[in-house]
Amino acid sequence: MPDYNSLEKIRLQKLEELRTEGVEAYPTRAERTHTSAQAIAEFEAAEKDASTGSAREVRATLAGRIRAMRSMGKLSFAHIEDGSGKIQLFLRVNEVGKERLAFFDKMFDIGDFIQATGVMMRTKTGEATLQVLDFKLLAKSVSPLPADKDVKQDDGTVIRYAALEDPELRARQRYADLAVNPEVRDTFRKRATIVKALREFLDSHDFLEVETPILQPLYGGAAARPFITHHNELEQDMYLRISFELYLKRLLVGNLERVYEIGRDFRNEGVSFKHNPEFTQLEFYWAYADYLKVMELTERMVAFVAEKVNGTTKVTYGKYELDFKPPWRRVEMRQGILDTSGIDIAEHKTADDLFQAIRAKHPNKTPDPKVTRGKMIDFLLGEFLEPTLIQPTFLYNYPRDISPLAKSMPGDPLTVERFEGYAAGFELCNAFTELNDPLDQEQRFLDMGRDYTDDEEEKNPLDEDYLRAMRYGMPPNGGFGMGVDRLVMLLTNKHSIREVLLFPALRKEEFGE
RNA sequence: GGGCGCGUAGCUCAAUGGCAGAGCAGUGGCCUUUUAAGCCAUUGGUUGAGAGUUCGAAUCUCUCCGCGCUCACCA
Repeated sequence: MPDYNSLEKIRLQKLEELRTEGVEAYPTRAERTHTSAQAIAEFEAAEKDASTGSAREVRATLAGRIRAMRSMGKLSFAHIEDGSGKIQLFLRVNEVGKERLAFFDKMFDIGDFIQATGVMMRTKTGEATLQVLDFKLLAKSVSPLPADKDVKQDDGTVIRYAALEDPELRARQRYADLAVNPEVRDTFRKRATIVKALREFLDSHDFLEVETPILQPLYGGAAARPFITHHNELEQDMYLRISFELYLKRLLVGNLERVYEIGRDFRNEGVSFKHNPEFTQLEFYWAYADYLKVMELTERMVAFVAEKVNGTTKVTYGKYELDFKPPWRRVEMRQGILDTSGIDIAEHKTADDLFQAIRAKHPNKTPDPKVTRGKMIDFLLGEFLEPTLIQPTFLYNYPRDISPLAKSMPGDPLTVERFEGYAAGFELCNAFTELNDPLDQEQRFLDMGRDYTDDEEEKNPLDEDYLRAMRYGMPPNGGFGMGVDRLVMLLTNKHSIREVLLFPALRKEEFGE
């Protein structure tokens, strides 16, 4: 039994009264004929016709949740909200009678779902309103929605309304957040539009959407700690995937030339404004393309999606005005790091060399001296270059030792053909000309294992089956991965990944007895 | 995991060692065009949980729980 608060107890009492009066509080069916938006549109069309002589009554049965009630003795106003928006209801004793009006005022609460049948009219203040002839309860709300208006007098002036704001409550009880904050519903509608637009774009470029295993016997394709689970019948541990990469590239071996997947990845890592343990990833692999072609496709794809969701490639993100219109700025990593940190990584070909250079130039900002050269470059990138990448930018040509699945630049064994897309200072996507040489790949896996022997958590298992697939022959190809949640953040001006996830990860809630 | 901060009524917030409060919501009443309705009256609290200090704790201390920001981690 939950502990009901005083407000809930009152509503439970109302439920009891309804039952004794024979009123069904949770009827099985509704008889809606119009959404609120349809009723208003039809009414406005009728008004236009009326001005040319032909008057016509707009009768509708609406259904929705009560969001506001104003009772004034012999008449009452209310606003209900449905999927299309809000609409005002107007009840008078003249139409519904004294008893029914009293019933409405007494038994109905904000949050209840109701149905109302009536005729559209315009009030004195000009609002299109349903004049109610009949109504019924569709679902009684026992718990008051956690929101209210807050009217504060500040030396005579009215300042503020408050909606549900507590970030914990909003995330934990997203249903309530959605119910009271229309702009939150809007964000998730936009998210759906974005995902649909990504599919539309890739489908129209002859990419085949596929689904690969989430439960995997080995994990790979990224450097992250996995979630481990266990299959009882097979008597073996399984991993939730940390990327789709190795499975999608197996499909290229199978002569599928263009494949993509949109789905969930799971990484057992820290949580931050841009990290959630499960997140939505888009990856595609494109035979006979290289990272330059992928770059072009990427900027076109993101611009397409931005147009679909916002009607423009421009977007406001916090204090920035971003424009995703192609072509995006391109910054070669060596040059970018040189420009922002004053260090030329090409002149320091070993980790030790590079460390000395960083320490000489920036004694207050030095990486861990034990890490690889690639990780030091990554450090320089994060420390100096990344914060400058505000407008959409492709940063390209990465150190080989942090890119075990990417192909080296011809003539430069330390660098691979890889790029990352940045906007607003954070990473949006990651792509490269994929390594398709099975012998090189095997060596890279072994190198990686050696580099990280003292860090077991980062040491990916060697995927023999992947190497076997590659030995059959994999066409040269370009691959791409993007955090869809981050794209949604950018296109909806949200500054935390939690705001674009319906149910972000939270610690388990303890319920009392 | 580290650092900083927060947790008071259904919601938004006051009260900083001395009677736990306000607005809105709720409840009762008045009100036939309101929309932040208005007017009168009124209910509502394990101050996140537990322990300690004190004559006295929402306030100070400790432990725990939850959340936020941040750092670390994160191809």
